[in-house]
Amino acid sequence: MHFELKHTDSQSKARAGLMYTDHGVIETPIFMPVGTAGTVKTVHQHELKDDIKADIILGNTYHLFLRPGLDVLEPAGGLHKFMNWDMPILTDSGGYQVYSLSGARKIKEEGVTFQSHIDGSYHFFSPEKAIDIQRSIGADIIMAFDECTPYPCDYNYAKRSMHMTHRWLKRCFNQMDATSPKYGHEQALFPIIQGSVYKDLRKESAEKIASFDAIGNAIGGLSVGEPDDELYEMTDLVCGILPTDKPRYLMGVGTPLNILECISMGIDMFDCVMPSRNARHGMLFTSEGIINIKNKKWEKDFSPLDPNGTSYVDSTYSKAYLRHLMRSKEHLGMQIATIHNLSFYLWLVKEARKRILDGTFSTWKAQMVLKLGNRL
RNA sequence: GGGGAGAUACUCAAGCGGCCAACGAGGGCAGACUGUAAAUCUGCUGACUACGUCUUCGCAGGUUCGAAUCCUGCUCUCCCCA
Repeated sequence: MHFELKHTDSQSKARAGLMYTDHGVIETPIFMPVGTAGTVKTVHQHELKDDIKADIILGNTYHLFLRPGLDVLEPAGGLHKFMNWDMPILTDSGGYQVYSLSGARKIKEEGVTFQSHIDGSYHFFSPEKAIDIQRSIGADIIMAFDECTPYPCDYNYAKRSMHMTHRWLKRCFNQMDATSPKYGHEQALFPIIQGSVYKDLRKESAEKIASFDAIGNAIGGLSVGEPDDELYEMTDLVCGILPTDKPRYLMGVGTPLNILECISMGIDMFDCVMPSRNARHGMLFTSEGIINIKNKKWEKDFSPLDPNGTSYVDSTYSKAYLRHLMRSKEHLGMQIATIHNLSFYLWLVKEARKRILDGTFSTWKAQMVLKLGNRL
């Protein structure tokens, strides 16, 4: 796998590139829908590909390990075949669960013991084990096992945690060297920068991560509740340190606004549950702003979901109809909303790429920022 | 015709002398959600000239310092026997 930087914007640090994987080429900047348990919730694989136009999706090591488990995924031929998705997949290592399941895990130097949220059983994840599991899942891009620290985070804790994540990273690369892909396609390991919201820690971590000369690099530990200013400050800081010829993945970000800002700082890859989860909860990101489709104001609004939308659902269904479906808890409502939101996110990053390439990114971005802040 | 049970806010349904503007659920209205323990969670939901006042528990009287709660009559609903 390799990355080709095609163009860098003249007025910002936004980049357009190409990422080559054994399951296809990804045009960057890109947004990657989250499909934790081997499915982007509520949508079919063909909808992901043909309607949403996703180029790559995420899976989660922790969730897939617990269920269906490797004794199913290995004979299935890996996650691609199991879920019948022949395009690129990236798996998170379980590092986010160290944060999100903080009440059900114990961290030690050797690794993390999780208590399953499904049946209460205990499972030990070491950096080596996280690599082994991701070898069995078979994603094209796999992530280093890290600790995603919470916000706010005490400086000394953030520092110790970051150093442990660095030591874990070395072990992850060693395990990569000691093992090989199981399904005939290449797997790239991305290391993750930590350091909470502390500039000196972020600088140190970015330099450390860059020294591994990995195929791509990730920024973790952000979008965990910190103000946008800090998200941007940390992102900008590490982008100044990371190599320009490698893709940069900002993990877990974010709102459409966050994504535009971070593209302009030089981020190439994003993922976030927001468009899919919030869709299931009735929040729609549209070309004119954010709407809560469950609100009474849409009761008799028979206009298209998004008059400027690029997905077929935008012109096929009205706001009033989707409001009815969501209020009635009909599955189709969540499916339509998910297709809409993810299509919007994919449209946003693809349009950004187009604008970067034709030199109109900055003016376009300024216009979009105005619209995306709207609450309709 | 006889006997029994019951009528509580938009709906269902607790409450059976003061701690009741009235549990709970649904519904309604709004909000949250950022590498998914999330089809989830939170708040509000009698009226107001609101840290207080006013009108509510089928209807009309009564007992009591005080009633959704006790008594009497009426209206209606359901069940059983003829």
